[in-house]
Amino acid sequence: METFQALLAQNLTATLSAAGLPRAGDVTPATDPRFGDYQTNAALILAKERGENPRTVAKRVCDAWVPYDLCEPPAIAGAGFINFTLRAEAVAQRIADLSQHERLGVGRADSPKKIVIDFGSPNVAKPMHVGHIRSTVLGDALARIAEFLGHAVIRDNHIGDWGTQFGMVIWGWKHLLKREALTNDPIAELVRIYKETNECGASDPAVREACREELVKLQAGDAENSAIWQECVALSLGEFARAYQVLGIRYDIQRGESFYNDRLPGVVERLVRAGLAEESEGAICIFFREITDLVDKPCIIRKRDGGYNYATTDIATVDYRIQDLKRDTVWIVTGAPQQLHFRQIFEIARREGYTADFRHVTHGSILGDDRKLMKTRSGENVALQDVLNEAITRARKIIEEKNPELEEAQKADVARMIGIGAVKYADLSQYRMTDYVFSWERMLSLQGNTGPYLQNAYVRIQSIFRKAAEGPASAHPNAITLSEPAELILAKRVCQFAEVVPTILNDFRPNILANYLFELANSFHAFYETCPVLKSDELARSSRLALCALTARVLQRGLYLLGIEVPEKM
RNA sequence: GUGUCUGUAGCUCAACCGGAUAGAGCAGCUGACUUCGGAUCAGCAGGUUGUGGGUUCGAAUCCCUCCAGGCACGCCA
Repeated sequence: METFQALLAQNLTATLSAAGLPRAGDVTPATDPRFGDYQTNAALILAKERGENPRTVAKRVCDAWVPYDLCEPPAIAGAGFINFTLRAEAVAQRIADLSQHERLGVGRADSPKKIVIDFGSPNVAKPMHVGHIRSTVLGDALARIAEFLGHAVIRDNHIGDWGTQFGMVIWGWKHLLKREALTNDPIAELVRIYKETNECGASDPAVREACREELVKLQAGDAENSAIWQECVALSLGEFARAYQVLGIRYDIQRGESFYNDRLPGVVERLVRAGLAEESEGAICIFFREITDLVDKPCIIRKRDGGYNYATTDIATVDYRIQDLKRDTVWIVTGAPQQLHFRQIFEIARREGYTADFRHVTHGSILGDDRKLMKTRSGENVALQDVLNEAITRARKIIEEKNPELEEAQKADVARMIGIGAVKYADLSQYRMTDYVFSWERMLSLQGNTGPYLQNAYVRIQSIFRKAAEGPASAHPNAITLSEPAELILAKRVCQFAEVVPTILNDFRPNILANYLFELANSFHAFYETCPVLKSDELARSSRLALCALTARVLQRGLYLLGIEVPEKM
């Protein structure tokens, strides 16, 4: 099923050809309802190329326009824009078609990619905190959207399960660990022993030395230390899984940094042999001498002491993803601070001959009221678990207030959908690169561009169907009539879903979808005000029921693509 | 210092990789309820898009200067 936009673009191309003009411009949604539904700047571009008057060219195009039943005859406006207005009958027919269409008109990608998406990446022996929300929620949404568009997606959690901090964790484990505390709250206990070890080390060089020795033993494969490390990993994975359960996040694989350990020597050896890496000040480095702004920013792949670092691991990760996972596309979703690092990694991959499409999908930070990185009053990271719990608690309180008669059994579930949905929507509705200020009041507000507002639009539709004798499926989609302005606007909005979804991945911007869904919900509410459904005569009633059913499906599917659930009641 | 990202209404943010008179939401003001769930809708008001140049039919968007802020920049990840 082609979108209106695509059909108009095809007709435009045919028209230009008929008018003896080359292909130019494109068809985009109108910037303002006054200008109809779609517009093209083709005449402006052609006029510029040929040194002619834009409006004259526009007239030539409009005169050659092959009329068909999709839209009214095109109109010339402004400097030389050509505007298209859809005919209500065409929209009605499309609504009928979409009612039967499982994918709501969304096409599949022409050339499906094999993508690995790296997102989330929490660290072992540390609690997940607010900072993990963006990567996790954004990565998950991108995965859902890519899958829906027909790409083959592997979701990989690149867990930080290896590194120098384990020297301290192991020393602390051996000297400070309280088993009971570990059972009650594993991560809290791991954090405690890490911190206390750190303090011991600050005042006692012997402790620092002991920690180094523990690390060396771990790296050498010492049985006891490996067992401790493994237990730490297992405990952390359990905690992560609990958070992912609440968040509705799933991974296909979780390849921590340690997974690549035994590949690191080979990586360095290979790069040196290929002449890509060289020794410098005792370390093995890769230089970027021909890249102006990287000349003084080499990438170290083996430290002077012989140890490997995260760059080495990430190069090994590239190998694994391309060669073992057979991916042709790699998306890494992390914060902006790592841009330089991944620029280097991708450049190295290119030099090694990899042709895959590597993308570093960066994002901004979550700020507190003071516009600085969100922290607790004591200056610590805000635990993710606390945020999620509070979101659910606050949602619950609102439900008690607004809808106390909701069945007790449903309240917990609905509170989770609303609370978590609010947190996710607040994140995804904004451009990923900009920092944003975290605010419970705003995200959980029932008005405005929020998760709960969108969920409410869905709930209201479901409520209509509960009142109607017939279910959503029994609406008669063949008799769609769009006579009221509000229902025509809503119908056109519904049709745009298929145009919006594919554009999200152009620049990894789920906020485009979020904004669309907000407008859809808004259009629905306006329709709801002026267009009675159940009280209308039979013709309008069945038509409007079909439109409601379709709107609900788009809302549900759209929110699903953002990782947000919809309740039936709230 | 080098690089990078950001700067848009009082506040929080959009603007579909050059389009028409820069849009929403909060907050403020004015209206609409014995409702299909008002958890809503209709409207008013709010702007020199940080500054100054440039490119062209046309710039929040592209280029340059400067200002302010965040982040990164050889042995942490």
